[in-house]
Amino acid sequence: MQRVITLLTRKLETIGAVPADARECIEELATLARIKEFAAAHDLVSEFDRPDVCTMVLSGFVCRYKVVPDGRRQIMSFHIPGDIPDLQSLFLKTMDHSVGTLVPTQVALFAHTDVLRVLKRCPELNHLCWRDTLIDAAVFREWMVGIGRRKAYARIAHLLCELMVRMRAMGFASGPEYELPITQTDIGDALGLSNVHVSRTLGELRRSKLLAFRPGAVTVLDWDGLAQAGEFDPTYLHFDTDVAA
Amino acid sequence: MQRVITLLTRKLETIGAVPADARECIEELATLARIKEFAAAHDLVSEFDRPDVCTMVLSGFVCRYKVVPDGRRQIMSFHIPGDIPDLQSLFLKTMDHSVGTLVPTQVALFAHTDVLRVLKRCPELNHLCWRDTLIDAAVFREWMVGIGRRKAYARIAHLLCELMVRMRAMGFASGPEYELPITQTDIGDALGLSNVHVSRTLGELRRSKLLAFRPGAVTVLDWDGLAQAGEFDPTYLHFDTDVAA
DNA sequence: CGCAATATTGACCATCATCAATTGGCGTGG
DNA sequence: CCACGCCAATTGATGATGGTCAATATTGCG
Repeated sequence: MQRVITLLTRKLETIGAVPADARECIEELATLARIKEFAAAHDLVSEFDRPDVCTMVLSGFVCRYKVVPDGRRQIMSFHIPGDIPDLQSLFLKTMDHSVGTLVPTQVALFAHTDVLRVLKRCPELNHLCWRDTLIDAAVFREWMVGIGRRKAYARIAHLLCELMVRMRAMGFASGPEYELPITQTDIGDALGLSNVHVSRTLGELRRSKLLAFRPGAVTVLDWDGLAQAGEFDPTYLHFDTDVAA
Repeated sequence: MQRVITLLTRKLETIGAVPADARECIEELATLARIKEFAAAHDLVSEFDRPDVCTMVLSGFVCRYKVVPDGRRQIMSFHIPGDIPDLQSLFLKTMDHSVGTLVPTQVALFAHTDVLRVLKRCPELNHLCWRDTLIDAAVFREWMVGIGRRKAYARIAHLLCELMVRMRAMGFASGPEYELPITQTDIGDALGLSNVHVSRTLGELRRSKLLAFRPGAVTVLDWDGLAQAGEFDPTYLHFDTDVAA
């Protein structure tokens, strides 16, 4: 319960200023939340579902994905604790993709009815949540650029930069290392690459002394070099908190 | 003026039910709109700008795009009359991409202050606009799947299906033909392909008797075949108008 | 009529996928 | 405590998809 409040508050603070009355609303929502556990490689929500709850990650690691007819998977985003990957289900009733765990994961569930009621009462919270979905969209766009126009080396560097920044923003990393409990196949599925090519390219990044990669965690050895290799500019994450007037 | 009201209303109707009091708000906004003309290949807004207006396309054809350091361009979405490609600038002050014309284009400009005031007064309109940005994001996700995991033939088929459905939803096409005033280079920039490969692949699609393509317009000769080739499932466009309770 | 932009076609090449075999890490159970 | 088995990672060999370069054809348009 306390963890739900803490995480939700911290997450919203990365999105914009959180006024006092919004904090009350957050506490109310947290009180009404239901906690649930999922094993690794299980769906929180599946394509074509019509959920009546929103899901916040409490611990673990989650992704949104789609599977194409030939069986290959495209991961469209990764989500760390504090994220609400299906916030959109508030207004898009039918899921157009799945949300699945990559490791054992604990989540908090908020009923749509509760969320809508609270958002109505608190316009600032409404705007923060809207802004959250807009930042999501900005990340999708940035990934499109990577998949469409950058080569494997830059794509991987970019992804590892993004995750570093997001982990830091939420306070999950302070030094040069952060936890990344996903496989190279997952990375490939996110970047439109094969697991084999991810392995080779990570090897290159290692040999370039930009990072150390081991299953479970990444250590950034040369941030500037990595950011340059990945053409990484964090503008699209909109941590500037420059909310409109 | 009347055209602004008509287009905006029609657009919102493709997103969800438009109640009577929302219609009044739409008229108010339309009254306050400023009309502006752009030549082909000009930016409506550029990356890093901090616009204070939202832009609705009135006529012409527009895209969102980013340019990577080596000069190549990734188009992230196409926009037809009625679309508001920078609606997000209401809450994300700094543009993380550019919006540019592909042909001579007329737009309507709505001041952020006007929009925010109206959205505050009319929660239904607020939700419709939020839903619009969520559908945008859904389209980004679908494009990511295409670029990451589908081959050129399917990617192009998919794009032409999507544009067909969107043109029809807005009433810009009834028969099997619709206007598409863009070059093959533009298509390539949208799908992560070279103009050369787009040319070849369009040739294949033509030889498969799925469509006729000429500069300026597309004729779909075999909808089912094209949709199958593109693995096209319109769920992600959320025309179902199944707004949450 | 002629220019400029776009589309087409051919030849060659790069990136990355696929297939396959091997290695390494780690938990489980004897 | 060690052997087994499973999953992920690595490495090598080969091939496909699509990129790049370049020349030619076509179209639109002043």
